[in-house]
Amino acid sequence: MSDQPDQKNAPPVPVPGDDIHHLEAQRRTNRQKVCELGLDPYGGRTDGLLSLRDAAERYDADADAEHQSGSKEDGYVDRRLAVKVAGRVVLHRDNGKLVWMNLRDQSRDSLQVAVSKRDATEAGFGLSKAADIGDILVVEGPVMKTRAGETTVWASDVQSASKCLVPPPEKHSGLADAETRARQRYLDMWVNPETTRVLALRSKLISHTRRFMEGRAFLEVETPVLQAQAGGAAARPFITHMNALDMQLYMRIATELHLKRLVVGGMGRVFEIGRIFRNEGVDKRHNPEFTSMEAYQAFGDYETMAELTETLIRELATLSAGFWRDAGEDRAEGSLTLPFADLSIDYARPFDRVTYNELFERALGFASSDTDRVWAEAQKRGLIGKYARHLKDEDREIGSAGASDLRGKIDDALIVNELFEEVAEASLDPARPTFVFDYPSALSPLTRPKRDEPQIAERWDLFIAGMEIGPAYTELNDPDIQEAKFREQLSGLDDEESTFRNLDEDFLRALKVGMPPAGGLGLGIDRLVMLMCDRPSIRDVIAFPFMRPE
RNA sequence: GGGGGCGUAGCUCAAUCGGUAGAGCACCGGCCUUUUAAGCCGUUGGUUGUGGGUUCGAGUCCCCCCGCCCCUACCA
Repeated sequence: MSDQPDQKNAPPVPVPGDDIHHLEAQRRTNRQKVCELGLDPYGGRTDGLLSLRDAAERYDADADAEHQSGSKEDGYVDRRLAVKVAGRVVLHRDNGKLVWMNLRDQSRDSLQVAVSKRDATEAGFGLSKAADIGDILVVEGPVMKTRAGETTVWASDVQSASKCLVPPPEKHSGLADAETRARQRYLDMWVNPETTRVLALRSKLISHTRRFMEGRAFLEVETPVLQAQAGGAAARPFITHMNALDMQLYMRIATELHLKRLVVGGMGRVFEIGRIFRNEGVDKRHNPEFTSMEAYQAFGDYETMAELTETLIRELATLSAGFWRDAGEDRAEGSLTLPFADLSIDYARPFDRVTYNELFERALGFASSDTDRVWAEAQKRGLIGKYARHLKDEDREIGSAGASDLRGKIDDALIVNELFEEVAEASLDPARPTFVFDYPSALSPLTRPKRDEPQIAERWDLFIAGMEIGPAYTELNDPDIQEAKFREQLSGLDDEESTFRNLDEDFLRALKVGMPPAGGLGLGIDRLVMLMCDRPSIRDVIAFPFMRPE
């Protein structure tokens, strides 16, 4: 819809119609006033702009003092530095022949500008009188300080760069409604500068991660999002359709199997930062599409990936502490302790390390190998029945029987893991980043077992603030073992799962070509950003999180 | 999937036992050349998320639906 007549220089006219809110109609009238001043409300290319932050730093106290001393004789030259800035109007105070405004841009929440009838152009002054909160203005003039000591651009000219037709949120309490903030992120960003900062830091964290990986000789690659079968993780995929071939396709649920193919092909170190899609529940820690980094390093193992991960996260924490300090919020307490919710998380100290079985025994008071006590404890906590709900249909009847009947039907390791997730994970200190090493092989069928302890898989999970940040593995590279474990896993699927989970024959063919031993890593980037920004909801660190249609 | 809460002016929020829908900010008009959420004076602004029901009377009580939040479950 355009309300702009074809004739050049013709001012835009208010769109007629009764459905326009009176506040918007008023702003359309104010836009008309801008046109009548001979100005284009929507501006154009503007060279020589300084950020508000840079402009404020151009303040010259001596020149300002000289100017304000009043002794302006014939040869007086204003030595104050003139700047040109642009920003969105966040406050507007009309004092009659002097208009005060505060502008906001990405570099600075607010910089004051003053437009006086005496010193500004006639059009610029008129524009300032007609300006609405939310308009984007270009202001040119010297940097000075007011009597109250506030750095101010004293305008010689003002231009309009864009007109805001939408009534703004309340200027003090702002925009609080979480739904509106997520749906109209552009509005949230204007009103709540913190939102823009979070998205800016997210960008810097991803960029730094990329440089970090490249510094370690990893190549960034891109693998398919649209796949005939979605493999590499146990998650429900989104289904889509390809018209040209009239076939069903899936959105990827992991990048793993393709990255490993590249390792087979000879790329020894690869990583991909990209979007993963999982057709599962949505809550404050899960968005249907999220960003992961997966990395594979030939001739490494899970220890290699632990060192890499810990170093990377420490660097990201350093970057974040510096970012918040620059933004005027010195969040880091001590050397590298960042807040998250009510926690203080110390990234400077070496991360804690504990093995799965150690943590189990510490939290439960008995060894995971003590199957009698494992079953008794699980039954006491009601975890058997909970587990039985996952059973295949033919086993479900057994599930309604007592726990004693189930023993022997369910792998002990699965019951151990129910206790582990319920009790042991919860016992971790959320303020201490912790690697949990050495999961039972029965839980990680696609991971390489320890040479001397085949019941233990070379896998760790990193937990910070109670969140799983990512797993890493020593990858299985024996194609026959891999195939056997794939088949074993597939045989345990229920009807629904088996509709979208198939044996990836091509991946097995790739392994037969020969993959070097390798360490593999998966990191949840969104959750890392949550930690670095102290945002407890994943929706706050994704610019456009999933929302039901309005 | 289950339980709980919320939805009122552009925004932030009130509205007693079911009894005339209000305030602040924003907006509009007037005054004002060093203001700081500027100030002073005067206005304007509502399909109380949608649809139905009970009642003399519903923002308030009941039911359906929509959306959001929290807890829980599921899921890596």
